[in-house]
Amino acid sequence: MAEAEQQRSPAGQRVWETACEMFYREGIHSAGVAEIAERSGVGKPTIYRNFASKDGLALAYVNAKAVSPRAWLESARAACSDDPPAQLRQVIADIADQISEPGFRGCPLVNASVEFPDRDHPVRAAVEARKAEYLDLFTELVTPLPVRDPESLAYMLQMLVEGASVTTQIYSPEKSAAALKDAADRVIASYMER
Amino acid sequence: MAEAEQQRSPAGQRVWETACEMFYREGIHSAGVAEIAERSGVGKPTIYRNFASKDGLALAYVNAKAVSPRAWLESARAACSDDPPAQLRQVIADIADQISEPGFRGCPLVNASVEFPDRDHPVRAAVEARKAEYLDLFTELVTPLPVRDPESLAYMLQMLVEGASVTTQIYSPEKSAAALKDAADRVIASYMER
DNA sequence: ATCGCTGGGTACCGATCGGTACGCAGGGGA
DNA sequence: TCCCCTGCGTACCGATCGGTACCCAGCGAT
Repeated sequence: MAEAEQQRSPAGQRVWETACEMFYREGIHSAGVAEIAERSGVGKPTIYRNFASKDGLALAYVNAKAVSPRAWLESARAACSDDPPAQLRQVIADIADQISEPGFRGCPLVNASVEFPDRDHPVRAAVEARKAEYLDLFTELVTPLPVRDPESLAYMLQMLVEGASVTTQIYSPEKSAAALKDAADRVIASYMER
Repeated sequence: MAEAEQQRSPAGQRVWETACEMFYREGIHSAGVAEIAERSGVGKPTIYRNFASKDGLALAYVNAKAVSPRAWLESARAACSDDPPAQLRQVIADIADQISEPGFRGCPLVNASVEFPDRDHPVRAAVEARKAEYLDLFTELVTPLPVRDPESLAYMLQMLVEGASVTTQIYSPEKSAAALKDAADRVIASYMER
C-alpha cells in the first residue's frame, strides 16, 4: 500500500489525499472534481496544475494503491525467515486483517477495473499491470514450497484473496477473513500432500 | 439468470434488452439514457413510461440478472439425482463454463455494488438480497454432504466463485475456470475427510 | 517603491447528464 | 365523419460534469 510519492505543492498534496479517500469511498466516477477541490480547500485549477486530468488523477490513485510486492515479501521473510509456509500464511493473515478493517470497500484496483470496462483505457491497463505484480508476489511465496505446480497454487490463492475481498462487502467481513485463512490452509495442505 | 418478466410495451421490451446489455458491457453509470433510447430506436420518454427512473431501470436489471437459485438447484438435482457431491460439482462446473464465455465481464451484481457504494441505495440493497439467495443455494447444496460445518464450506465456495469471477476479468478466463474447479474439489475433499 | 514571477482562486465555458412538457399520428366507437 | 384516447417522438429543461481563461496576492531582487 506504499504510495509512489512525487513532488507536489502543499495544496496539491491535500488534493491527492482527498482524492484518494473519495475515490475509494465513493468510486472514481462518482467523485466530482469540484467536490474534491472543495473538500481539499482549494480551487479546481489547483487540481489541474498538479494532475493532467481527472483520468490522470485516477491513474495516480490506482498506481499508488497497488500493493508493493517487494516490500511485502521482504517483511514476510523478515517475520518468518527460513519458513516458507509460515511466510505464506503470514501474508494471507495480513490480508485477512486488512479486509476486516472498518471502511474496507474492496480492492481499489478491482473496483477501478469495474468502473473502467474499456481494456484500452490507461487506468484499466494500470490495474492489470499492478495486479500482475500481485500474482507474482504469490508465485514467489509459493515457489519455495515442495509442491508440484506452484503457479496453479499461486493463482488459486490470488483467487481466494479476491473472493474474500468481494464477499467482505456483500456478506460479512468476519466470515470472509476467517474463510480466507481456512480455505488457504486447506488448499495449501492439499497441494503439499500431492 | 431467469429474468423476472413483467408486462411491457414492445418498445419498452426493446429498451429493456438494450439497457441490460449496455449496463453489463459499459457499466450502469456509463450507460446514458439517451444512448439507451437511441440504440433501442425509441425516444427517451418511452423509457420513462416503462420505468420510473434510471435507478428503477437499474434496479430491474439487478433483480433480473440475479441467479434463480431454486431453478438451478432443481436442474442440478435432476442431472445428478441422489448424488449430492456430484450436484455440487455440477453447479461449480456450470459456473466455470459461464465465466469462460467470451464477453464475460464479472458478476453483474458485484459490478453494480461497486458502482453503488451507498448501502442505503435500493440497487445496493437489491444486490445484497439477491446475493444472500446465492449463498443459500450453496448452503442447500452442501447440507446433504457429510461434513461438520456445512455453512463454512458453503461460504468458502461462494468466495471461490466470486474470486474466479473477478480474476477472470483481470487475468485469464481459462486459468480462472480451471482453478475454480480445482480449488473447489480440494476444499470439498478437505471438508469431507475431517 | 517597483518590477516580474510564482501559485493561488473566481467565474465561466461547452458538453452531457437525467428527466419532462407538449404535440402529433393512428385506431376503435358512435 | 367526428371524437377521444392511447402511445409515441421532438425539443427542451435545469443541474452538473470536466476543464479553462483570467485575475490577483505575495514574494525576492533591483
